[in-house]
Amino acid sequence: MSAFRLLSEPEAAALVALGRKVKSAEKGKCLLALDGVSDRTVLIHSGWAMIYRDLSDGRRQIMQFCLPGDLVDPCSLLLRRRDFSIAAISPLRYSEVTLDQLTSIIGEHPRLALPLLWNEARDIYLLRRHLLSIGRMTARERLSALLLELWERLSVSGYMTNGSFIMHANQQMLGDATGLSAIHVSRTLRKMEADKLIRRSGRNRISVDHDALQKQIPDLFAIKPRV
Amino acid sequence: MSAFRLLSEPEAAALVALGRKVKSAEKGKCLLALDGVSDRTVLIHSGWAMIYRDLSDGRRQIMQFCLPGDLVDPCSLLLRRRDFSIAAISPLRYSEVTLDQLTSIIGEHPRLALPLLWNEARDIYLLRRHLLSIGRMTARERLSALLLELWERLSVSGYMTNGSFIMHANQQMLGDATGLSAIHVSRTLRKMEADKLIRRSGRNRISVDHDALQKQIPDLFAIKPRV
DNA sequence: CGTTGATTTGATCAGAGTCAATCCCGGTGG
DNA sequence: CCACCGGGATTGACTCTGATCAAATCAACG
Repeated sequence: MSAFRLLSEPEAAALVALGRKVKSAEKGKCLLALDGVSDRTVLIHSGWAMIYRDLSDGRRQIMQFCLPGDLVDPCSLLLRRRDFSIAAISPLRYSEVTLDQLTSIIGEHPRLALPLLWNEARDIYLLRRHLLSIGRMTARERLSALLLELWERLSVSGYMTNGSFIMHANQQMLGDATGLSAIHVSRTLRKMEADKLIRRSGRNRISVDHDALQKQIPDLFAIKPRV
Repeated sequence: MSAFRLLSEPEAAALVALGRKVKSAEKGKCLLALDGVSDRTVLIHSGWAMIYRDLSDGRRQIMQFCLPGDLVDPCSLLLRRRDFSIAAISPLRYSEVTLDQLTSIIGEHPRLALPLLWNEARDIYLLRRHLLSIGRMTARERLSALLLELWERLSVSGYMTNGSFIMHANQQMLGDATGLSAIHVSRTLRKMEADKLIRRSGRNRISVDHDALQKQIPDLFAIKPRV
């Protein structure tokens, strides 16, 4: 949505129209289930959701957290079946976006393809970064990377109030996202707090020391759009 | 490319033209380095390449293997910097595709956006599957999943000769792809061979028992395009 | 207060990593 | 034809990160 400036009046209006029919969901509700026909995706208005995949033996992998403004992987609509589920992890306002809506919008306003593609590029970038994190990093590095990612994404959309934000994921979810057990997440966060990398207050407000976290991780750098 | 049938004569010709200027590379050569300006990507003609990311302390994560016919993540051209490197892991024939080429092709033949997007959707699907594998699976499951993926991708493009294919990745690379150490890869493959899940012959020919491997993994299913 | 769910802590265990030595095989040169 | 090389693969011994299990706190809430 950072490309909003570059759009004409009717183009912007068309994008906004995608979010006309607002639905809401309780924390924990599944918005779109695995295996359904892949004919619609989700645009997040407020609250957090997650894209995840359950295995039959109870293991779960969270692929990404969906934050306000995110339009979940529209390209996946080109596949027959959905290979992931989406569930709310906080009270949520969202709208459903169908493949038909997207194709007709792009038919009328071809330039709108650009922000959509940029959205897609960013998703892939985040997925690759996530892969690096899970595949080759230690517990502390993984959690640092995740907190940094959330920090970066939330701050561009104005959800950070002086260095802190509300963490809607509990430790089980942080574990399922980073490939760790909830218990190990607890231990690691505790140590990170002792080392003054993060500070927690209230039930789920967390403030992170961005520079210190960055130093935990070799090489990580942030994304920038081309224009 | 499976959508080739649906394209008109000139459309197909335009796609083919992307691969006009063929380059070749020795095994091990880096085609595109991390951090370069992200203005071109790679179309693989023959041989294997890999998309990976190195950390300064020597750790490496392979994000995906690029097989013949693959056009590496065109969406990434919309970002300023490349966040990954591409290197040949076998003798390679390929061509470079620039953002300008892609935009002009789509300008002239808008319908070509569809196969490109489908390509993108498949990449993301594979990335998510990879994430699930690395995040929540055991060593044996991860290797099974990787071998199955290669099996599936190579067989649609005709690189499987009665159940076997040439594995261009060595065990170090298999480890870097699955988040394991090369040594543990060796041990695990050895056990899998003892259990008749795979069989190796020559230096790098491998034949896999697809159904047996599938049974190693809970829930994995394969992708299908919508049309 | 009692209940419920999340977090924390301790004790123990195991899967995978590390280090070092050896093996295997294909390629090379004599 | 054979000895020699060298990189990858294998094996063994040991270590360590993170998983598991169980119990104890803690916080929010009716």
